[in-house]
Amino acid sequence: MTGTQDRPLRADAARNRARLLDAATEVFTTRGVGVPTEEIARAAGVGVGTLFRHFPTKEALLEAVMVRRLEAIAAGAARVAAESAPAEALSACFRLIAEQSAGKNAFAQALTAAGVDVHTSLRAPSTAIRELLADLLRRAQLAGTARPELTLPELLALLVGTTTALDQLGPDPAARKHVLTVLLDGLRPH
Amino acid sequence: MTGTQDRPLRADAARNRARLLDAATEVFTTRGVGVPTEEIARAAGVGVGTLFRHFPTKEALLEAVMVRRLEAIAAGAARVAAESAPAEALSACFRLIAEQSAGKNAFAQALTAAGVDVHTSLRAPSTAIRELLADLLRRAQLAGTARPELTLPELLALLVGTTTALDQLGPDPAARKHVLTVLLDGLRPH
DNA sequence: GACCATACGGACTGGCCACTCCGGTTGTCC
DNA sequence: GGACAACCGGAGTGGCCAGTCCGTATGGTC
Repeated sequence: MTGTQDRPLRADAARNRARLLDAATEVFTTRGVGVPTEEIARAAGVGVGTLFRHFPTKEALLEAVMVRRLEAIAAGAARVAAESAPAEALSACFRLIAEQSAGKNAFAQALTAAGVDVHTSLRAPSTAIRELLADLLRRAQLAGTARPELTLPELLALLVGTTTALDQLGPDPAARKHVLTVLLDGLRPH
Repeated sequence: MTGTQDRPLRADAARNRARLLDAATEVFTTRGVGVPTEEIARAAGVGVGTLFRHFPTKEALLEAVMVRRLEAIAAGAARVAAESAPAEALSACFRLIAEQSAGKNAFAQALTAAGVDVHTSLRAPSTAIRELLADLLRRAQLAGTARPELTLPELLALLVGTTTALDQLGPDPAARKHVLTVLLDGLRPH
């Protein structure tokens, strides 16, 4: 869909595309989604024309950034899930995803708010995460380490909420740990 | 600061001001902060000129809406705090504030993102809430109903996070209850 | 090293939106 | 009920920003 492998892409083109993606990730996360596209182009050392050739729309750029993020998170979560003891896998993943999503919340909000609901390209990685969590939740509930009444949508909402809470806090590790502890303990039964 | 009581305000002017505030609250909450000012004026049955005479800036309007919200929340929270048993007051307030703030999160984000950090007029009601919560937290910790290591900033972050989580969810009361339970139980010791 | 497709840069355009301005209206006070 | 100030409406203005266009540069291939 993104045309990444239609035809090999010339060397400089590929380089610029990567730079744009990196710059966009950086700028969007630190300064919000409202920044003019020109700023991103400049940060990437590229003209706006180049930006819009690679990403037909600002929204498309946002989407590409999100996809990369989500894929990375999904991969990391899958790895952690595989490595953890079944009873702890949910907690471990929850923690990982919450930490990794720092500052990326605004993206999702901007995307869902400004466009049609989550675009097709986002669907794949996000359902991957969703399915992983659904699985982990089910197992944790069977193992008795998660509240039995909790549903997947609720878990996801809590995840987003946690991200927001962490964003609210500074980088102080103690505070972040406390907040995460509240959430992770809250997920456990009674 | 807002010039509400400098001089008595003519009857129609006062009426329009109130209508604008109501319309803005409604429109901002349901359709986001991005809506053109003209929409708000129309929703209030008023011209844009009138809007900008009462609120010199879109941001000022947003601010006024926030102030009203915060004051209402602060008042409600104070009442609930006074009526509840000391051990339960924190939970009760937490729940109340989280529920009442539904959808209003975006405001605060827009304000802090787009302007200088929280404006002077917001400071009063928001510190009122902050102080109330600080007090309740301290008491709950003494009573052993809140984790002793929790600090005020962490509690506030959790509050914002909870609001986000609730916004994420639909209006389904069961789901909202589950999410709140996770949080409230998480706040308790061990 | 020459040729051509592919890619680049950035001035330019069109639309949107916050905010202004002024001729008309309406409340208020005597 | 008349006179004056306070207030209203909404067309108009300026600035900002996403997205286009075309003359120029550059990588790939023979």
